[in-house]
Amino acid sequence: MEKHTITIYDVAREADVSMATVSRVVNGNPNVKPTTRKKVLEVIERLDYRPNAVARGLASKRTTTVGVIIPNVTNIYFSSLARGIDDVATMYKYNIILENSDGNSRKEISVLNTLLAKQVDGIIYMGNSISSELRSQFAHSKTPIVLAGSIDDQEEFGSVHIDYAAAIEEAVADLLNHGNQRIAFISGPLKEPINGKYRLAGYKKILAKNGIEFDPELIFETDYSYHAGEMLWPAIVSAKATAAVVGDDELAAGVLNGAQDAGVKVPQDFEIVTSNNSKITEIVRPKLSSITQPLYDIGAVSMRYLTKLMNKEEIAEKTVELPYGFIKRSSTK
Amino acid sequence: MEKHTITIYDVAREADVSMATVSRVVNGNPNVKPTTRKKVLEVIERLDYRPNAVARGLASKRTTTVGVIIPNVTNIYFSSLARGIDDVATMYKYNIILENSDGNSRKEISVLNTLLAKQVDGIIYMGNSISSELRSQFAHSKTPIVLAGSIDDQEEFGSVHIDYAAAIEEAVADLLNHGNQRIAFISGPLKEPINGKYRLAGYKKILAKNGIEFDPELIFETDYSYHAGEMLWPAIVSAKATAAVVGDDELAAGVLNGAQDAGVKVPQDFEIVTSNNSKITEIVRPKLSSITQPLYDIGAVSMRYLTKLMNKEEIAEKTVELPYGFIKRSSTK
DNA sequence: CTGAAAGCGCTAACAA
DNA sequence: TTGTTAGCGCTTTCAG
Repeated sequence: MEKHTITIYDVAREADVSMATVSRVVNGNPNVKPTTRKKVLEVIERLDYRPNAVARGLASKRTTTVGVIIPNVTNIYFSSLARGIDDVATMYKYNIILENSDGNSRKEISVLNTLLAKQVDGIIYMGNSISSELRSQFAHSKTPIVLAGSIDDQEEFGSVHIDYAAAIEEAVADLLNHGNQRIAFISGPLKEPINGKYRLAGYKKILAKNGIEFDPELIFETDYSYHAGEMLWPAIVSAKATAAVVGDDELAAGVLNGAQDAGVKVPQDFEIVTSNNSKITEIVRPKLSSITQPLYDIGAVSMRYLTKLMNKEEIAEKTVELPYGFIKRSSTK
Repeated sequence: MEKHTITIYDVAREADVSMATVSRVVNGNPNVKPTTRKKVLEVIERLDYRPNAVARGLASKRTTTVGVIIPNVTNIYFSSLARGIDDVATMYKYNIILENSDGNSRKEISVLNTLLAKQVDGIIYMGNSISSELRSQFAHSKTPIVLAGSIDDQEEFGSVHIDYAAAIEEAVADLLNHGNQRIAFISGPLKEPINGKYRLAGYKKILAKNGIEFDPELIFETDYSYHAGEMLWPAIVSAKATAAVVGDDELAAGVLNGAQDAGVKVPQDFEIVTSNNSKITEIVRPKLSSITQPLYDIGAVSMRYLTKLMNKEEIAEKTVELPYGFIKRSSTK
């Protein structure tokens, strides 16, 4: 005797009701007489019946799963967002399909297609630049999508993030107050709007406001790794910078250690402020002063936003901007 | 005119073949005449048809998705494993549903149930202790499961990890060689077999081998956070330890900084060796000497293992042990 | 409050 | 090599 999967049909038969009724109690539909409900529940318990989510998804056209496109789970900035996303997803009974893209637009597109094939109810995208092909694929699909901790310079999609330009302005202002005249701007690829457009704009603006001429020599474009930062020190020295704003914490840790390993005293001889206030800022010595962003909350709010989209609720603003802050630690005077 | 989702049926009609034939070409079944295949492919292209994975899953009883239970994506140890898992999953055309459990057994069970409801083809579990209820749920389900970077002292499930006991032995031996007589053993909860059983056994064994009496005062049981390590310093001092082996990198970074912030010189006055060789070991100063584990590979091999289980292939050994190593950096003499 | 019945979009025998 | 035909397990009108 082969033990087969027990289905809604088995429950219906045993409880002597129709499949429809079983479906109703499973879905918490109030239109069921309490006694009937009780009877059905008992049978469900006795048979250890578990609804098949796949069948449910096919019949209802809702899978209660959302796709998450992340550059790299291993990066603390993104994994912090992801945790916020997952927690509120769980809260709203959604599950997350996680896909690493390495920020590579070809992968992003392929990943998007498998997500769509799996009929996800919504998508959360993390990444720093949306290629035009990806943009058009997003636009074509009926699936709602929101950007988490990422920014779309064309403001085509819902998105939650902080005001990157203003945050950098504030950080640089602090450095300026300490008398620094040559402040390095160190970030990931400038072709990513978050760096090349918003952060850089903030940097230029505060410089201008203080009557300091912008010097392209002080702009350092690299990748997001610790190692890249570590290697950068000689170049920073040649540029005669006395301080730096850095767009990523791992990168900043690299710069910090590169400087210190070369014998310079931070913050006495060189000041550093970073952007994401992730754990790393407290693990290095001296601890890094940083712009603060509510990473977990950005993830959480993005997911909440997405649930509204999936429910076709009206959203007032396309972009939600969360507050940022600044925490002074020991890498600045 | 409402534009409806285009299905296999539409393709069949347009290409003037049966659904079965379309299904065959979509699935790469060789039993299709080349000309027919070409014709179908053209229609698929023209109609921009995309197979519905949910329907496919229901009909074939295979969802090509696997569930991943992870304590916390934000922890670099686990996210490194996760990255390995996801990469080989992608390679084998599987997708990953990620669920954070916080190592909490109630959450693990609830998460397992939703994974099973979603009909995942397999499960990868990360976590340091399998509660008996979870164990029985695993055992009851027909879904294959493998443990990644985690160990089951009852060896009931497939699992891939390193030899934790031997690795700790080697690390402690090094400390012993430097003349340390009182070496602290610092780890997460001892009720987790990885700590209380394997690592601790290695520690005791090498001590015994060197004729040093085991002193319970040198055992520090805490949680995995950086902060916990930082707070531990006073206690370590009272225990008169001159060195420590630590079971987690963040924890070790905490111990390191706690010591240094108290003015002690590492490694001159105190030596530290840690266990996971994650990025953090190179970010702190001095850099941490560490046991090395192929984290990414552990994840990758686990997933590969799972694919075999899902294909019902025979596996020679239930446990696959990957090689560990030891890298001397600057936190030891 | 409950049931009957028609699918959801696809796969998988089984025939032809 | 191709088509026919049952389902997969559930939701959802529509009646009653």
